[in-house]
Amino acid sequence: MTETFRTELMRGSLDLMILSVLAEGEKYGYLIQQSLRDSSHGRADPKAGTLYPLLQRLENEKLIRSRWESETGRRRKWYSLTAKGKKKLQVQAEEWFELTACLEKLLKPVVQISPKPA
Amino acid sequence: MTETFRTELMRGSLDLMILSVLAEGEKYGYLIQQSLRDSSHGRADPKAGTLYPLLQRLENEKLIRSRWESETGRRRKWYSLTAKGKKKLQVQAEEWFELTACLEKLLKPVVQISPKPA
DNA sequence: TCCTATATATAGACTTCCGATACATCAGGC
DNA sequence: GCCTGATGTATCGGAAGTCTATATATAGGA
Repeated sequence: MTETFRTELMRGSLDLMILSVLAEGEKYGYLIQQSLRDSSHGRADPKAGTLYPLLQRLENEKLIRSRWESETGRRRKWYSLTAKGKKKLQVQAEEWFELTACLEKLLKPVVQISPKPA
Repeated sequence: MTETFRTELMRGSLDLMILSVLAEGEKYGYLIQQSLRDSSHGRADPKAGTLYPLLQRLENEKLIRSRWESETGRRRKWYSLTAKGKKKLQVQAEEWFELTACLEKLLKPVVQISPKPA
């Protein structure tokens, strides 16, 4: 809470990733983990010990809500975005694009030296 | 050291930013701070208490080297990339572009809903 | 003289993320 | 029936990053 918004963004894009994955529809924890891993081709792969506390935090912040799946023996907790979460996602996504653009400008000259043929 | 490379990347792009700023040429701490703030239009603005320990860490990892400016009364410690630092910057920059591309794909549908006229 | 900008540095607190561990269900092999 | 692995959620302890606050010192302007 003491942190500025932009610091969060630098710190980790994980919140943002979770929110954007949930924007696709209601998901439970294990499914979120898989979605993220798949869509990033394994690059983003938060562990269970990271994911579940994070989901609790997001729920405490009223950005997502949850419901337990009954009926089946499987214990599944389904998460979905709240209105506040959707709003947050939009704002944060826009900020992310801005910061990314800045870093891209910094990094372009770096990577362009690399693929140069001898 | 226990962390994977991609975790670092998610955690914060700060290392990457510092290295890329130093790729422009030798700089001292305060100057690095300003360069970064300026080039990101204030979005990335690491504090002194963040920056100096970070620089020490990068130097311990032999990614940058430093020399004290003598002659003047001003105490200035000039930092520059080592060969290892340049290599690291290139590799990490490429990874950054890959991860960014994935996140962009996730976020595109989110932000495109926003500017839509009613 | 006092205040601000410049310049580097450390200490303490807070947050994030991970690895390890625990527990429960279900499917398949033997 | 038993074992193993994938599924599914959760907590704990620790490592690491970043912040705020603080300290010190020089330079320049009001």
